[in-house]
Amino acid sequence: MELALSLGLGFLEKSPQISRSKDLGFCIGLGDARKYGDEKRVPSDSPLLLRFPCLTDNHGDGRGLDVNRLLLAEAEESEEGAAVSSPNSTVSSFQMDFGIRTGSNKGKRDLNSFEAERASDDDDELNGSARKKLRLSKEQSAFLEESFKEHNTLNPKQKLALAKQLNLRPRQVEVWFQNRRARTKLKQTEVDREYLKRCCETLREENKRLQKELLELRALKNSQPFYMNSPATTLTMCPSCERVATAKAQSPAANNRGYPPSLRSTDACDLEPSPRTAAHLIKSLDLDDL
DNA sequence: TGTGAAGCGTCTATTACCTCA
DNA sequence: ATTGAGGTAATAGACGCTTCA
Repeated sequence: MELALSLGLGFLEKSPQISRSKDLGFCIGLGDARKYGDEKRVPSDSPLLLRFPCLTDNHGDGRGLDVNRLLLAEAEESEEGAAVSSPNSTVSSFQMDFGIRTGSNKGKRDLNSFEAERASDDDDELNGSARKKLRLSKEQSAFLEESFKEHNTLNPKQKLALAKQLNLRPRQVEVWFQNRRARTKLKQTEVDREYLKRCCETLREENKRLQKELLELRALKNSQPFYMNSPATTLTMCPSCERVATAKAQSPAANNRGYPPSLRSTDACDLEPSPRTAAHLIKSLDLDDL
């Protein structure tokens, strides 16, 4: 179950100093890996795991950001104390009394009427085309949430057990999980969007900074035609990434701070930049090509 | 061994219903 | 009492995978 999301960060390919394996670990576990040929079979209890090391506090320790937890936390918050058992499996020792809320009778409908309707549903598919919408009770939803936390897909056995336990039709359980996965994915998409937005802003800033730097270098070149004889102006260059900075500009290491952790050059720009003279630098650069 | 049909599960888009402000 | 928005249960269709003849 994986949704591969690849970012078109081609420049990273060309930057050997930026580790792409760990620091840039931008992977989202979502969807059906079987469709992508990654795995033959994915365990049904594999959680939806979203890893954005660069967004975590611990900078890529692999713990990542689990959208399930976010969603579940939200759900738990909103449920506020709804009695939820925490099943280790979908089969627990008791069967909850889950009434169905419908219309203004929420929570008041007795089980017998529901059973009757359920039987009727099974018989004639809701007596034609009228589709009734049965709102699941808080308890049922909470229980399903708990179950979803354990495994976001169900095998037939689990589905049946859950249905029996919640007094729902297996089809309802199936649909609930379907919709729940869809909601998770939607939420995931929002998270992705925010992340990419931030990346975009960072890159825009970086681009702006580089443009400015370029202008400064050009100005420097024009204003000092006899640079060979001029006193040394301190420019710095990162020995690894060869990013140039004037005395006014930030050091590469400082510039690095604007990046999300995953985009930071971890090993290169932390090195002390070696000062070079303007003459040496400008000589080695063909500014007209920039 | 290759192939096509059937069955099943999942995803995605959409609809329809319900609740609430 | 009405209404519009938002949430969500349910449906339909497409697709991929597995099994089997």
